[in-house]
Amino acid sequence: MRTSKFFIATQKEVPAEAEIVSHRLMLRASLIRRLSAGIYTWLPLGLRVVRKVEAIVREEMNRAGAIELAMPVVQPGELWRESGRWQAYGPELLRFKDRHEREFVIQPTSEEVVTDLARSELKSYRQLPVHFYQIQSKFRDERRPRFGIMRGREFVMKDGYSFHADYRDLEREYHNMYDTYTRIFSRLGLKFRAVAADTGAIGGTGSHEFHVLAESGEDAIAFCPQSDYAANVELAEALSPATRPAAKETMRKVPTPGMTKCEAVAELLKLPLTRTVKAVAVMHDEQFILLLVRGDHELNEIKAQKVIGLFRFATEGEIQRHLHCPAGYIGPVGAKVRMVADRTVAAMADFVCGANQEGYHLAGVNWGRDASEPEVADIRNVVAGDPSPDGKGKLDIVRGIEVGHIFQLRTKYSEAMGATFLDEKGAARPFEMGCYGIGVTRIVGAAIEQNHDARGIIFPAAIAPFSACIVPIGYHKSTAVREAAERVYAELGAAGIDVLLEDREERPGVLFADMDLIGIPHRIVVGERGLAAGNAEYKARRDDKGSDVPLASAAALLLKKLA
RNA sequence: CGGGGUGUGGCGCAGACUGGUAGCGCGCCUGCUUUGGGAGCAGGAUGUCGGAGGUUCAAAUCCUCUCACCCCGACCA
Repeated sequence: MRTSKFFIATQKEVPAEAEIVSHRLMLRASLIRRLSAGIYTWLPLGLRVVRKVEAIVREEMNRAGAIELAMPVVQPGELWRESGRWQAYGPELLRFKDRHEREFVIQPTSEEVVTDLARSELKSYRQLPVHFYQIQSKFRDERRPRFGIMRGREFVMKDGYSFHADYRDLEREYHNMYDTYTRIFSRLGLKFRAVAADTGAIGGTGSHEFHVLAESGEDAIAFCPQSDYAANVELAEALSPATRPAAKETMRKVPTPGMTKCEAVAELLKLPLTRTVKAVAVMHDEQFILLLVRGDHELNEIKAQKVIGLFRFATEGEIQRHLHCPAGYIGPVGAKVRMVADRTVAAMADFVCGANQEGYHLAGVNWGRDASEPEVADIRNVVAGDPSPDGKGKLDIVRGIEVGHIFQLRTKYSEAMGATFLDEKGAARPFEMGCYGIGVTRIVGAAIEQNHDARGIIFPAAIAPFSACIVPIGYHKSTAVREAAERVYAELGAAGIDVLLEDREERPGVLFADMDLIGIPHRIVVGERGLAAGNAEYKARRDDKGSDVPLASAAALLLKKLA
């Protein structure tokens, strides 16, 4: 491809809307343009990257035995009512009516349609297992789209659905997909981590997320450097600490006017935050419950929900009614309500907590003696330094961008929608199902988030819009330069390399800056200076300096680099 | 959905408080010079100031309504 015949619309200045690096660079490098909130046009350069990601995903899915199909973007609301998700999904599901007033949705995912397909096409265990997948546009009406393509409303996803006669076979395919995803993200050239995940609202049992590691990631991942343990922080278990030390202090009341935060109280008493306990008041049905976590810890709502059931935070009025003081001063001492303490809290002695009296806290508090022994459970988020749940070291926490997710759906949809097959004995049984997603367009953003420098994007070779570029200095002035550049260009083209020839009539600085910004991994510069000695210059995008290579072997060198 | 903010040429912004009919940088066009890291000079084009209504002799500027977008939070996977 010649740049003069392609569409490159790079910008020096950054549109004000862009918050994170990848978004800024994608706009500046002319990969995307925003059309509406969370909705983007993929410009030719960006689309090439998307296509390369798709190609790798497709190749590996096919290799793993999955079969590609394409399901409609517009789907009848009826099917969604059948699965129960018409109600369950909420406003993220974009719904509309056609001219006959029939309800439709724009698919955020395709469990309903694929299950409908299975129940009409797959009749016998002899046809199983089957794994269908598609790569196409999805729409989720996010309340707040952000970070450009990373959390857009319209996006491209690879979604696959597998059907099995029994759970064993689903597990087999689940592991097959785990391996396939690992291979896909490795081939994409990304630093990533597979983590155990919560199954969330979609239901089912086993689930893993694949995260591209990046500072700007929206998710926190707990992992153990000493082992292969990794889990979403929402899921990682916080183990019980050693046994509770003996009480040394007597309980005393301290005035803490205006201090409603543990931080303030700890500072006043010159105690570390780890000696304080904070209480969170919640309501489960009409029951008032105190959840207790250490001052420096964070309540994990998902874990707490598993212990006490669905809950909401108590209102100021409810707290007054049950504990007769404002929220900033509540604590376990003398509270005649249900209390659930985090494991860490249960193992504390001589701690500080609210006195259930406005303007006062209690210090030197001990379980059993000053407050009744609480119910104990794991209800907090793990923090860096916590022991790894597998017992093999300490946890570390990194941030990640979720780019893949695999689920064991089991029979949630097949049962809801009556999708059954006949087994060996002629009995009708619901399909065991698995579901596997990869955020194709999000990968583009994640890759840039992980690979860039001050000059722009540094694309991993596997997904660069072009593998290499030739930048002639004086293409329009020097016949020798033009001929040399054209020769290398032809050689690489003949070898099937995606090569870009910079033949725009611009100053060299502009050409260099654009190729760097766009992130082409390899560059050959042909100029009269080097040509005099029969040389061209090779430079990798990541390198600071280039090196001379004989013009005659420039193409061969690139072929070797790209092999 | 709650809170905050912004809409001015293709992009980034100033002008608004104190009303007087719009300006800067980048980009774009023409010419000359320049040509190994986003050139210089000269000339030029481009604005229903998001939209509607109102106040006023006069509105980008003040008022009302409305639309779009951005940020924080909540929500969602």
